[in-house]
Amino acid sequence: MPKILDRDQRRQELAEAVWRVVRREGMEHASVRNVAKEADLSTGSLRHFFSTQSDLLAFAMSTVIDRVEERIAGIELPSDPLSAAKCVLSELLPLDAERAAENEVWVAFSARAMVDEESRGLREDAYVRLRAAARRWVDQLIPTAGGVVRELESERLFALIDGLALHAAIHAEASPPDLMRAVLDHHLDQLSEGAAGGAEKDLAPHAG
Amino acid sequence: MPKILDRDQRRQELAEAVWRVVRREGMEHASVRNVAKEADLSTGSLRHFFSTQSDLLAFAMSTVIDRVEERIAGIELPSDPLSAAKCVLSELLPLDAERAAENEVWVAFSARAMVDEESRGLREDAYVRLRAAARRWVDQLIPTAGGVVRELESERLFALIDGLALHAAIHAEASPPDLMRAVLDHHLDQLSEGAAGGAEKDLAPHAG
DNA sequence: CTTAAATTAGCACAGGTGTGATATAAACGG
DNA sequence: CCGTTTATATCACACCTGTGCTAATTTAAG
Repeated sequence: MPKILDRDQRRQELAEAVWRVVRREGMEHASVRNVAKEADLSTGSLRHFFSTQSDLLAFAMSTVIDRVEERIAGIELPSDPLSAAKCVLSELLPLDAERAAENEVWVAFSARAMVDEESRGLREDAYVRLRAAARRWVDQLIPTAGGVVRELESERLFALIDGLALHAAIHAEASPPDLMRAVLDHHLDQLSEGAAGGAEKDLAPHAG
Repeated sequence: MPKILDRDQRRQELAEAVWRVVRREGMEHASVRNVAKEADLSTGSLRHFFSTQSDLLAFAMSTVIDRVEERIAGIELPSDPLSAAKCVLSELLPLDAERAAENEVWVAFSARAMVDEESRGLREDAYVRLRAAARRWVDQLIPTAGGVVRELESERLFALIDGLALHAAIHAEASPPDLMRAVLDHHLDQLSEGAAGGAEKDLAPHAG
């Protein structure tokens, strides 16, 4: 019984070792040997838990997705959609040290996914889910708007969030948490404000 | 006299070889040997033009910046600021094959810059310039707004553009040029629309 | 205790890496 | 024509890489 739990726990520890190496020395130093050394293990031993490097890194990558999802799932939503959207979506921004670490690691993995087949699937999946989430919040915030507008706005929201997160990972000093949060809040405010007067711009001919 | 021109031309050719390798096989295969082979040269010969790999890649990276800047410099601006902004800023989006290639290569280099000291300086520089450009266009479009608002809006515009470009590089099928352009245009429209009624939102205490 | 499974460690192979050193061919200036 | 700089090519060194294979050690079960 504790066998597979031990194994899973070991795999989790290895994933954390990957995180540490990635954050300290960058993704390209996350070699099998380096990660093994970080976890005080031999390479052969590591290979008993992850038979290939891609497996190891893909698992470590999936870890960051899990963490973000768990964190978001644990939030109790405010009743009004605008506050709820701010609450949830700001969870995707690196506003504190923990989220900054996740973000750093995610960006590093995301870069690797340009090249590694196994990571690419995970990244694609995450992006599809993020895009869908953006779409849902837009639908909540401007339900009366036309479909084209909602499509446009969800793409805009999605790109904005990823752009903010990317900038924070690249140039943390230039992207203070206050500013990022203010930008996101402002965007969502404007989005929901425009719901009343902005609908006629696309489809609805008469109403507000 | 044609000596240094030949040398520069050769370096340019090498940079193009780097581009091809990066686009075809990814950044991590842009080794000295691979690039040399791509350019039909020996590694020793390549090292006569670039004494180190970082030099080579940094030069290739600076090439994409140069190209974008030249392209933008060649645009004749419409007279009204809104059209001009759309014109110039859409030049940063991968709307056609040429710009998509530049964008791909830029994202790849940008990822490498996480790890390579020599590339990092270039990336930082490019980002500072882009941020400044975003700021200038925001100042043009909403000159009457408060400084805090303009700061916020330029950060928002900057993040939006980078987010769109990143998504296009990652998931080209999900980011058709029409949509990206529509998002950017919509954003700029809304930005300049809000100039009249949006000013009081920041500084004036009574209104709204 | 015994037996089998799980875990750890160590070694080796084949290949790719950046880069240094050296030698040959070409181009150019005197 | 000669010499000097430039371009190109070749070879080698030291290192790091993923991964396969094998032996030793620990752990758990019967």
